[in-house]
Amino acid sequence: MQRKVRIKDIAQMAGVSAGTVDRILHNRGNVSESARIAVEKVLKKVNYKPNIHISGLSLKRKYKVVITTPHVMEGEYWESIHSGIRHALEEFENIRVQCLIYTYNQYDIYSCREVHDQIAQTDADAVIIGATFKEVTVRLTKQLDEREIPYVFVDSPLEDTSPLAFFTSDHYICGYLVAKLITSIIPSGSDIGMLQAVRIGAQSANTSILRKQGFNDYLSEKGITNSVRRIPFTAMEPEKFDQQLEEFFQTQQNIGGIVVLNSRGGLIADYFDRNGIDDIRLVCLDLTAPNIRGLKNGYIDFLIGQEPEHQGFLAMKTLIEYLIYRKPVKVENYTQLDILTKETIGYYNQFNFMS
Amino acid sequence: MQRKVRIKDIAQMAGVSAGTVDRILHNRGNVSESARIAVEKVLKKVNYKPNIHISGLSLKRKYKVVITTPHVMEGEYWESIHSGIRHALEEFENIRVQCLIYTYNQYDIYSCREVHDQIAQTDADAVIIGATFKEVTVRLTKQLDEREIPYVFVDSPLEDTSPLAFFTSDHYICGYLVAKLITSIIPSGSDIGMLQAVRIGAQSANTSILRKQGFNDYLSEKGITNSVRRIPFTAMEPEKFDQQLEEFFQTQQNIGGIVVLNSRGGLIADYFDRNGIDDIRLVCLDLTAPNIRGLKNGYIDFLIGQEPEHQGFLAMKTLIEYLIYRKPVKVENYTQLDILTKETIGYYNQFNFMS
DNA sequence: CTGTTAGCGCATTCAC
DNA sequence: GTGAATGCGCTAACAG
Repeated sequence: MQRKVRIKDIAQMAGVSAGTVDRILHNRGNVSESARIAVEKVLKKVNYKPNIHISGLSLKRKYKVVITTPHVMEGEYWESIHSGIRHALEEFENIRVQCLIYTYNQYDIYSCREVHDQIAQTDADAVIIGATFKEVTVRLTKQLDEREIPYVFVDSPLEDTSPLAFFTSDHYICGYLVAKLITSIIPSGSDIGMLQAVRIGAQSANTSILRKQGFNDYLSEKGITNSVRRIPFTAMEPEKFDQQLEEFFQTQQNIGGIVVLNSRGGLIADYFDRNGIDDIRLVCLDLTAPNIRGLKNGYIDFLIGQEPEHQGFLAMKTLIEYLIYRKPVKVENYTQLDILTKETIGYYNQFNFMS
Repeated sequence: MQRKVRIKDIAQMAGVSAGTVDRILHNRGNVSESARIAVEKVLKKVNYKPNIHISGLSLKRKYKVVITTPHVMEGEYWESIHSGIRHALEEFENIRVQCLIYTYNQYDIYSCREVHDQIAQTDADAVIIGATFKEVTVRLTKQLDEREIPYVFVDSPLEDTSPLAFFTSDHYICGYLVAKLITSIIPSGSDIGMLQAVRIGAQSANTSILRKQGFNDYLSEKGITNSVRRIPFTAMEPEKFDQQLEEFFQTQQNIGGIVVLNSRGGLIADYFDRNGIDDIRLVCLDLTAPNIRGLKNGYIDFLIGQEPEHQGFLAMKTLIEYLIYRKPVKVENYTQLDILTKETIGYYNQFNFMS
């Protein structure tokens, strides 16, 4: 392993001073053509990687990063993404980045549009987007494109946009996996219940559609014939849910397992808990507080984690490194799908990717 | 979020100079009682965390860390631990730590003893131990204890020792989980095969014993009556294995699934592949190259990962932070048990805990 | 015993 | 256009 190459080394090799190398590295102009050529030749030869922690020491520039996601509720999905972002900021404590957080009501398209309009006004250096409403978000990205502000997606990518990168799990495979798991643990011939969120005044999120496709594809690929029964769930009126579930189970007597392709599975686990139901298998998504409780109590059999903290962490880390030294960016980034059970949840560390 | 507190700030608050604070922080002596008290009072109040990347810049001291594990084979278990250690060193590129690596033959107790004797001679600042032979390792730790050289364990802890910390997965739960998984996917009433490594001239590793216990406990707790059939495997003569397997399947006609409580499951997957066997379920441990292949090809149904890279990474990171600024150490550290399937292995990133 | 200071690698700024 | 000088937080060596 060869000794690390520093700016000073490059300067020496190219026969110029350190200041000149720095100007070239940062495209700051005021450099003669001959110097540029000499330095670039050296840069091709050696693999220079600035030490970002130290560069931050002397860096005066402040970066402004805007973050927009649905409102953050404690113990729920989006909190993890924000948490990962915060951790990235801690890792780069020397870099001065100012975060502006704009959250919106994920069930209210007007709220989202309003917030996005504000963002379009700011002079951000970069934007992290957790998208819910397709058209509204596309509109935002168009405005950002025009002003050449880079943006990245967390949670899910969005078609017809040109982000710097996106950080997501493979939602299709997620649904596929859920199908595989539930069918491997329910009695053959029993029915499968599926919780389906009803969104008001907007198309349902793209993530759910992909998961649903993956789920159905697994069943048809494997020639599995258990029927799937919809369980309605009105996200805006959670208090109605108990009644909806009761009705469901009255009409459906052959349910062997239930899957939830959004993060609300804990509601069913809680219902099972209150009603002493322990003969129905349950596969859910996301490590929300209620889901973790349901898993620990034994009502949820498998819980799939999408590593949202990791998505947030990587998004911010990628942006910082890109902003500071134009580190080349990998566009498509898929996080792991964690399969958790009652036995393993105790060892799950949201920040296993850090300290 | 308040501004980060620096040494200079502490010095000012305590009415002394930065040099004095530094001396106190590093227990370097030459400090009056009154100064010490004043500074320690300030330290209690503020939450000082040195910036290790910068401290490394000016740190002249070189740390010598000895690493001892079984020989490292490409694509096998111990390589991951070493890989994690290397990654920690990259993260702390500014700290000058010299690694001395001593590996031994994990099937030869004399080789291990010989290597450990060499280690006992070195003037290491700390030691990372991947233990195989209990008595030999205990002997080493006694010598280290005497010379007050701190040591940490990776892969598994060891009784009757006093390490600074250990980094392991919960092997008991691992076995328990394997039992849960295999019994949930095999036909009821079928038998379970279990690969059992035969070690020459030494007690079998403690990890296997714990896993075995967990496995058996699950079966008895749940009142599961499938019988378990041993498959012998002579680690020193792998070429015999095909024949051993053939004999096994000739005498056993009712095998519904096989579990492997060590990392050699890939051997069975390969055997299945060569012989076109696809009606026997397989649950294995560790992300070795053969195991990953078996999972991708569909011969292994569930693969459990113990995150050895993470163990190595944390071990080195913990040591560095302890050596440099006596960062308080958490003694018991359990890594996650990853449940991987054909669908999720593609997204598994050994270094999901880092960049 | 204690305060002061050089220097680590880097980005920036100010004379030339 | 360019090199030299400065300062970031920290350690270590030195002068008091």
